[in-house]
Amino acid sequence: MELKLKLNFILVTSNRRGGGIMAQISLNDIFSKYTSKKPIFKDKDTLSIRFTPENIPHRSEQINQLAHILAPVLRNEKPSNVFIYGKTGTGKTLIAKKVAANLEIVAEPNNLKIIYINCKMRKVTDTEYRLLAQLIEFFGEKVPYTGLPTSELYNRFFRLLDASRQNVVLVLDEIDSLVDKIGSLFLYNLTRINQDLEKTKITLVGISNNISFLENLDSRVKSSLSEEELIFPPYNATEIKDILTERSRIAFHPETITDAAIAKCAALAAQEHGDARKAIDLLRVAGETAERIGSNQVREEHVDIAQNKVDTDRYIETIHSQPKQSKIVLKAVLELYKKNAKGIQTGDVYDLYAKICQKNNIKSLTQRRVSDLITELDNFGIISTVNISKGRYGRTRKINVNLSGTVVSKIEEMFSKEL
DNA sequence: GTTAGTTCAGTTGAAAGCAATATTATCGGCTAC
DNA sequence: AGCCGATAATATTGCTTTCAACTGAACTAACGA
Repeated sequence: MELKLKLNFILVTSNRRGGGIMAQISLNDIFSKYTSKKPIFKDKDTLSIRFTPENIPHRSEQINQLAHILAPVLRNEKPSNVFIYGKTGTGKTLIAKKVAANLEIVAEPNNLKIIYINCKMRKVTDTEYRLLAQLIEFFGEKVPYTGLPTSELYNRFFRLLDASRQNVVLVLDEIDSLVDKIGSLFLYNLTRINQDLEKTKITLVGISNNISFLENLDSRVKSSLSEEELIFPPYNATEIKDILTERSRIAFHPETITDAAIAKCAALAAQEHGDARKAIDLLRVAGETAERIGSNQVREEHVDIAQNKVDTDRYIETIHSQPKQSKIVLKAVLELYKKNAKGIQTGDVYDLYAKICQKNNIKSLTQRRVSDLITELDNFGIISTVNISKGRYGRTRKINVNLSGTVVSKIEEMFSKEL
């Protein structure tokens, strides 16, 4: 990315007079640095989220359980529906996919159909209609993007299901967001399909990282969805270390990464509810950092830098994707924070916010809305708030900023460009 | 010193308004009989 | 007649505003010993 940007810059400047020679030098510089150094990464793709490793350490129990639960499809019987729960980065998706893939290999052809849908994908599963359209497409039939009543889609879907005479395993990843968007009625209908269909059986595998999701579900859906439950506990530091060691063997050239660096990644990720995905991410960024600095080995200090960068990037990204109004609110908060670090109150924030809006000719929101925006910022972890009552002097929220100095200045930089 | 009542400065929940999108229904034109 | 795309009509969404009830400790005033 950085390289690309720099290249663009060079191309532009070298079109101008005089810029040519300098550009040539720096270009050569970059390339020679790239080729003369021994590379650190052997296969960087293995550190991406999409990569499915052969070997998944510390999850054999879950794999076995899931395999046992789903195995009856091979004998043409209907397995129980499964509900898989576990925090992010505990391998739920990975294992569901893996087991499904193996199942498909073993099963007689045309006897089993596994459908994997990630419900978080916007535009794909926003509404009941789209989801059904997706499902129907999996059976190879096209439906118009619009124009048909939803009930018609149900009919078509049923017909296709019945006609296919297959065992269908439907994996719904991030199922909680599905229910958020289109309600649990859909799931209810799905679980009831089996009673109406003769030749086809459908099995649901729901994956969620939100445990309270099951609790506030319609009880009928709840009981049928969670005939079997699978819990993925978070990894501890040692387990993450194993995972990273295993992965680094295929991702890095030998000797280019120190044990200490791996241990550090593992420790940092373990602190945050044992998120293996984060650990792997950290490893990748640490590798990139080392590469960029020109080191031929990934060391602890690179992990530190990476951790910092990952954190910063995450904040910057969330803030960047916020709507304008929310950014202005944050700007107001930060300005007050610079003046006096403690005791920022909503009232002050709102006043300053209104002022900023006026200055930039932006329509300001009501206090009510701003209050909600502050709550949102709180939820993102960008700021933290405490409700306090100041007796005779009313009630407010005390706001604290959770960002480090570097992040704050980066944000300010961003704001100065945008606002 | 205690107790009961006020008050302030927002918080919070529900409902309604509004504009932007997405969906559905309708219509006129075109083609093939 | 039947199909198609365009367009009007309608519904849904996401974001806000409006309204109004609620909050909880500092402050006050009255109470009682």
